[in-house]
Amino acid sequence: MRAGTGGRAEDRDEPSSSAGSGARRGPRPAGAATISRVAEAAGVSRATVSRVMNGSTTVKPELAARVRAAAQALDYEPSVAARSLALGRTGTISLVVPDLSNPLFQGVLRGLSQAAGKAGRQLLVAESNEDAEEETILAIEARRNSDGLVLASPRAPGERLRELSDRLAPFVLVYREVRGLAAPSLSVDNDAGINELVAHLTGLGHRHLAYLSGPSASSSHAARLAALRAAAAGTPGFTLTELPCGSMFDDGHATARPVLECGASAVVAFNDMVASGALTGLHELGVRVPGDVSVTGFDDIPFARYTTPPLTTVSIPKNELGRQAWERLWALMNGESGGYNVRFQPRLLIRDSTGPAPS
Amino acid sequence: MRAGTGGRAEDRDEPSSSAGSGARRGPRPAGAATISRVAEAAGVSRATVSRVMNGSTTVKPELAARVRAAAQALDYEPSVAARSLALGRTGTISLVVPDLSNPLFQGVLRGLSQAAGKAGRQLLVAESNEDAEEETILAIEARRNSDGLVLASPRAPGERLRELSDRLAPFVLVYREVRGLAAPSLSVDNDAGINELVAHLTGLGHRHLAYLSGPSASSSHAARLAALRAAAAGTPGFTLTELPCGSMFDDGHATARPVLECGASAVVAFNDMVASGALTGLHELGVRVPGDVSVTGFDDIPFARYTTPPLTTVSIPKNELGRQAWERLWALMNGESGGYNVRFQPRLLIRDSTGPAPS
DNA sequence: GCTCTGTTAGAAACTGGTTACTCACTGGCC
DNA sequence: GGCCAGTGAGTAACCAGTTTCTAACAGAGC
Repeated sequence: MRAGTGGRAEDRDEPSSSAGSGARRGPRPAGAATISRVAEAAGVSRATVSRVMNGSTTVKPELAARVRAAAQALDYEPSVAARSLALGRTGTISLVVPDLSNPLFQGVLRGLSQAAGKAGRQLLVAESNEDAEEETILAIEARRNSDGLVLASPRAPGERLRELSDRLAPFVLVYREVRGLAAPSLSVDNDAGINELVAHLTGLGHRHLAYLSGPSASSSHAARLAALRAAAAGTPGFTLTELPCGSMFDDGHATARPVLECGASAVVAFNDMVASGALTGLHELGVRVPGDVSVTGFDDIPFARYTTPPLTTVSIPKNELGRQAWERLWALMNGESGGYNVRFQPRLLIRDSTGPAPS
Repeated sequence: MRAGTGGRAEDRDEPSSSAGSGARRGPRPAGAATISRVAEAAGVSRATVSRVMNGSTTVKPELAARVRAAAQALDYEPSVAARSLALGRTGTISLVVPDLSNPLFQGVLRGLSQAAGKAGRQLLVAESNEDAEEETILAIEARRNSDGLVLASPRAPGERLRELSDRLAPFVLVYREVRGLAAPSLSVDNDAGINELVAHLTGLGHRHLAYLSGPSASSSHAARLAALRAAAAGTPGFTLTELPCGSMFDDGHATARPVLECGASAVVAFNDMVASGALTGLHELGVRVPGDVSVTGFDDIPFARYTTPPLTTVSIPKNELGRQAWERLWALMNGESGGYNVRFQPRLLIRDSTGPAPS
């Protein structure tokens, strides 16, 4: 019923009977037991059922047992919506990211999902498709459906985030720092990462670097580029060539030829995906890595270890960002301070895609 | 505070003032406007405000405007919880997967997220950590917090799923088919994929295949292995060696030596991650791919195009699965049938990791 | 001018829980 | 035996919306 990407679908046996389960008449899930029904069945008041279900100790064991039995018999499950309304909280937090296919955000998602899960919280996820406006709209929407928000918003203007700060609180920002924002942020020290990378490459004798630029709206790209320029300016006899590229495999792949043409002996790619693409592209052009050209990435995505050759890159603690985001958010939700902004120090991972500059 | 994976964290300036935003006294978000307050401000009843907010046409334009103005002035946003309770639905659906770091599930997540997002629905995500018991517990929990469920549950026994079917409905199953289950399932025709792969390899002259086994509890692994055995049994002079392996890069990497030792001329890996790992491992052992050994994967993860050499694999429409899961679920939520089970036909992608068998 | 009909908006019931307050009953102590 | 404290459970008020039912009112038709 629409142009499928891949397979022609092949029909099969119909799933048996009651899949739809009614759901037509009225909102309630048909026969679902309510607290009133359980109370009636156990011959107690709703209050008592509520107390038993929430483990209050002020109910006589015998009565509690009767209530539990009734609940069991009726397959009673408290309504999440009613509970949320009465308690004023949902038991859910949300995460908004620009792109779910980016390993960077997958890492945070994973770390956050596990930390929140351990605390018995549900996780709402929304993807903003790299759109600055959508980032904020989705953030508001997601926040309304939950008790707190973790926001990865590389595109939205800082001013806008400050405006929205009240409506989004409690929330924590990841992979970004915004001056004067009333929320803790967890970010990565791009400067330090770039500097380590540059030191490593100059140590190997490289004097001409090509930077494969990330998306111009990306705050990470901006930070990395600035650091590179500063490094270049501070090193006599050092050339930096900036090549427009992107953030995906294909972008890197397509930029292999410009790299070759610009004569750089080392490539600093915006991220690992671009670096991998470049690696493949260079390979196809018969360029040896690291013999002819060294290549570095950024982020240390899981695949970086398995490129050929394995990629020298800057590792950032993606899962840890997710975990810490949870802890910060949890603190905020309890009215505590959320703590200071944190900039994670990345770590240079030297693998086989970098080597001495050809003489 | 805890052993960080990567970076020593470096303190920075404290986020300004009101991050915590109170939240201490009582459940309600302090000053948040309610429908009553808006009604009062506009000098109308709550019913009228509700009607205006939901776009009912039975309100005089002039009154509607007054209500809208009041809502605007008070920054009114309807309480999601109250709305859920009154309407009997949450506007949210959920997805449960065994492993968020697996590209297979990331694909479904992405497709589902986009489709649900387009329909204005929120998406709840939970990860079961490959644990059969947790798969079902999380599924129930997630379902209770939403209006419908998409479940990827490769481990949970079919019997258990049938038992739970009532509590989980409406739901759709992905990457798996369970006989007699009252829910539509979207799966992949592993048989067909394996057969295409085998035909391709035998066409290239290969007669001895090594299968790098997936996790024994995985239903995909079971299906693929069965198909391979059937193919082997049906082809005279054909040898199939089954090597224990796993589902991750490292598993494949570690199995490179056994592959070499078993003398097979072609490797069929459980999935692309294993295949990539094997590729790297073989490369390290000085084995040429595809000169000495051909290697194939399964799934066509984004990275498969960028291994060296690019990986011959079986492509399955991961995002499409997510999109279709949404459509099926949507139908079910509207009391419609949800349709037939569907098995997607995978597509063989011949790239450079397979070649003629060495003579 | 009166009745009938249609439109608009309000009153009140309802969604399913939680919890502050109250009260009945029990037992200890004087 | 009466008073008091403590305990266990019920009553009823909330949480913030939606929706059915009803009533007021205006305009049309006779």
